[in-house]
Amino acid sequence: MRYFPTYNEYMAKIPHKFTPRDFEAKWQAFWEAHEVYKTPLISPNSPSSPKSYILDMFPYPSSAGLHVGHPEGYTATDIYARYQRMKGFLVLHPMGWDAFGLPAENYAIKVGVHPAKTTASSIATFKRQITALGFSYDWTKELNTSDPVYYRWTQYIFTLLYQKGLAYKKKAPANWCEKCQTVLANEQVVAGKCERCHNNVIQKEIEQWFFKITAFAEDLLRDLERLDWPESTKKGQKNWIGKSEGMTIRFELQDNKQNSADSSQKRPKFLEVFTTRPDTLLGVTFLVLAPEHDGVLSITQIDNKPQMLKYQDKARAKSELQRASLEKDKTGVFTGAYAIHPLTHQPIPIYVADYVIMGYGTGVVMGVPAHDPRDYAFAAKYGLDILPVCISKEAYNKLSQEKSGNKNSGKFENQREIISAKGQIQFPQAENNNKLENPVLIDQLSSIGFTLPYCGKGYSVNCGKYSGLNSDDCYNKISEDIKISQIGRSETKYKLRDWLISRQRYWGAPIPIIYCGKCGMNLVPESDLPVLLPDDVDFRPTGESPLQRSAKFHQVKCPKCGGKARRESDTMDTFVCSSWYFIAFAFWEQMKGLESGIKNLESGKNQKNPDSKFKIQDSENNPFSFFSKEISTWLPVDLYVGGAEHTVLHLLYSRFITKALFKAQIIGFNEPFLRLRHIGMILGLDGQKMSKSRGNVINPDEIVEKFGADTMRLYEMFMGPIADKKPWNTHGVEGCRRFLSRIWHLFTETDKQILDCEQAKIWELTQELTMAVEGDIQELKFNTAIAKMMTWLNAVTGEIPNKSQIQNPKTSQNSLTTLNSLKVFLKILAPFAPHSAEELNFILSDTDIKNYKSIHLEKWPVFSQKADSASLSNKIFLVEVNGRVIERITNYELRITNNKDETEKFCLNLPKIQAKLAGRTIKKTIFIPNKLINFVA
RNA sequence: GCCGAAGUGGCGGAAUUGGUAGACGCGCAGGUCUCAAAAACCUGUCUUGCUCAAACAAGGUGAGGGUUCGAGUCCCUCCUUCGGCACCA
Repeated sequence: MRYFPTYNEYMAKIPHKFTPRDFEAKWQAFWEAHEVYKTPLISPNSPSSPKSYILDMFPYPSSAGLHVGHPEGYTATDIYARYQRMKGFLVLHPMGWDAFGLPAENYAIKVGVHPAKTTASSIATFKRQITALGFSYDWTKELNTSDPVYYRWTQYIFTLLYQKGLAYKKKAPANWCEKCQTVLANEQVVAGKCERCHNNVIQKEIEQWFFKITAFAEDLLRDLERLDWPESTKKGQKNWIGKSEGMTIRFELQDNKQNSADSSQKRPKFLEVFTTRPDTLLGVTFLVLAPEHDGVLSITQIDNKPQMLKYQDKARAKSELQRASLEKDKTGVFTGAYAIHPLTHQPIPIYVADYVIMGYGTGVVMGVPAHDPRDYAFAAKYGLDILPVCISKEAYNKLSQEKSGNKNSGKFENQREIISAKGQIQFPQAENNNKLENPVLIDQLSSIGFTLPYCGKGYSVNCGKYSGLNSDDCYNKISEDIKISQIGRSETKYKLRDWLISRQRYWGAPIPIIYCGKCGMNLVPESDLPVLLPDDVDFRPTGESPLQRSAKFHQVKCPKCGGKARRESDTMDTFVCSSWYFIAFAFWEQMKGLESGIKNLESGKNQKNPDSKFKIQDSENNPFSFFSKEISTWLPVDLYVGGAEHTVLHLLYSRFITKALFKAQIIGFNEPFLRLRHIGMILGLDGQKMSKSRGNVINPDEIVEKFGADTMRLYEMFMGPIADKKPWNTHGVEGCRRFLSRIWHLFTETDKQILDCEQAKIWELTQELTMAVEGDIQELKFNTAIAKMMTWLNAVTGEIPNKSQIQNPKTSQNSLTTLNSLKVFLKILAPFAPHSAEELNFILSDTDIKNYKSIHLEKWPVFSQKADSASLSNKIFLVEVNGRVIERITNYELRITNNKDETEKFCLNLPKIQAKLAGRTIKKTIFIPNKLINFVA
């Protein structure tokens, strides 16, 4: 026979003080033992239960351990996940590790320990710290991107993209250090020098792997519309994709006989430019090629060759960052060659300048100095002609007036005019004439205060038959003419460039490719995946890809002919690993069960699991199809929370991989994250970004140790809106601890007689609180939700009577007892402070721990009667005169707030209102039922 | 330079989306308890004026203008701070 202590006996045992450390670990163990947060299995007979996939951006497990910034997002999703479970949703809320990457490798190089080891210990630390905060993750889903069981499928995705023509290899410039003989990431280039040896970093063309994300540019742009994401993030993605619509226009080269600097190469007959402003075509006075343009040398005239070669070398030596940072200082070299303007047929000089980038458009730009600041700066520096062909509406009107005033010669439009910076150039824009009449000159423009360059739209001038048109009409007219004469076409360009995924590094997923002298480049057969990272590698950087130094890894047989072959030695960008992990969570515990680990994989043969239909040798069978039911059940992610620093790359890459898998009909959804919210950074006490060097880092372990996990959680949520950045304040933490402590005392020190007593007011407050908190949780406004709970506590504390004050204690069975109110409150508190709510609920439940049911498995409170009518009685009705509040009355006093006439009568009788209105006549009365009445006098 | 977010007490921040500005917390001040302190609890706390005080009145959300019966909230101009992109033709 078990002994069950009575409620009062329990009360006697409760520690008088609130000491969360006494019970937090206990409940964490309880939750784990009872699988309280286990992801529900999807059952075919309950298809109506709605699912909710709530995901954090998984962390990179650094050796520094958890940072106070991490728990901010994790607490937010945890509250939301717990709330969703209480609302009856099937919830998937997993956690994993973004374990590959450069920092681990660099750290490993520094301390001489293998990155697998350092990563494993970092993960252990992270997991311990995360667990201490009592998050409701289902740890059976835990995944690690550096686990072969995981990266096998990263490699599978590579294979798939390769087969679909979305992965390809090409030469691309990379930061290269000659002395270290290695490729450097942008972060490793400090002021143009290698951070290790301080040698100059140059741009070197290297064969690298790319994913063809540009194939999805339009989809990636269009589908943003239907996502519930912060507008700023959407905008960031839009800008990154950088769609612009314009025209590609052909400029014939002037025939220069055999003067080409490089006669070995065929000289192009024409150059194509891309422009978004074809309406300024007549303002073109030169062309500019990017230094890397492959036509540069064949176009350059012999006399200009030495200078050109020097310039190309110089451009190559500049990193992209440097090139950008040089900003406005334009440099360039004349090729000596000329192109023919497609409309005027006049020769225009061709230059090479590094302000033109090869990677965008055609690598050739039409120079319109009057209407582009860069072209203007370039023209000014090299003395090129500047021809205004578009002026603002105001300038146009002014000139019109001047003309008609001076010459009395009618309208400004239909003129055929020309202008030159120096008054020398003559463009035959007039069809039958070499000269135009009445050119609009720069002097004229400056006299009316119109300055160049002018980039806006307006009206065309000096444009022959196009003069006088507004910019849009001019665009259309020129566009039409160009298309008819077949010298150009409409085109859409994107800034987005293909995703470079090659890394000449060790700590990443190997790219599953084999090169054979006979058969060329081949995929590793799917049955041979994963291509395991060798552990006999000296991963320290010495020049080549580290994997090349592992003979075991490097030398293989060709999968086709069986001859000698070598493996691809580059690894994949870690962003590849993190761009599908949200899918893996859907089936990960099953996956881990099926693939019984690294040992089998390393033996070279993948062991079949006899109990499963899932055979990883089978190329038709991959987890995406084998677990398609799990994937289609859980995905896409319903709420995704993480830092704003991933605004562009991670989110865009994940969207791309999702779309690629969707297009390959491997998954049934084409957007991974339906709702996205960011978390703001937590700053140090000094309001600065936390960093070791500043010494202002707050360690979450210390906070948990000192105040308990629930206080930590509450404080991080109470600081402010999750998206804002906000400074840490230790006094604020104490305030949250005090709040929990006050709850503790309310629950443990209130007499049982009082608890059993009916308290309608407390019940009403609790009912209002429930609805208010629920609304806030849905919008992730946890700061105000907590504030409302504090307000509730203040009010309830005031409502609890002393024992002596109770005249006739009604120990009713009515639901309106204080005890019931408190129990409801605990459910509201539970998502925020899960340990304290659990402990207090346990105490109130008056049961043995063996029979105890966790509060986190309870349903969110619902009320039989609505609180509306009750709360209305407390609502304040405003009486205003001329929009100023004069009197506040409760609806209870007024009773009739939805009737205008009666309310008006009542309010006009109020003494204060009469005083205000004395001697005035009411012009107007504004009445809003249940809110206010305003007398305008 | 372009794009984005934001400016509210001594501080972090609220404000039903056009309707009581400053909720809630911190800090500070006063008090209760105590030999004392800490803790805990209670009270007060935008500014100014008149006041012992209460009450009352006026002003007040970066600056200036506008719309409105009514603006922290909407519109225009400007200033400041932070974040992202950066020669994208």
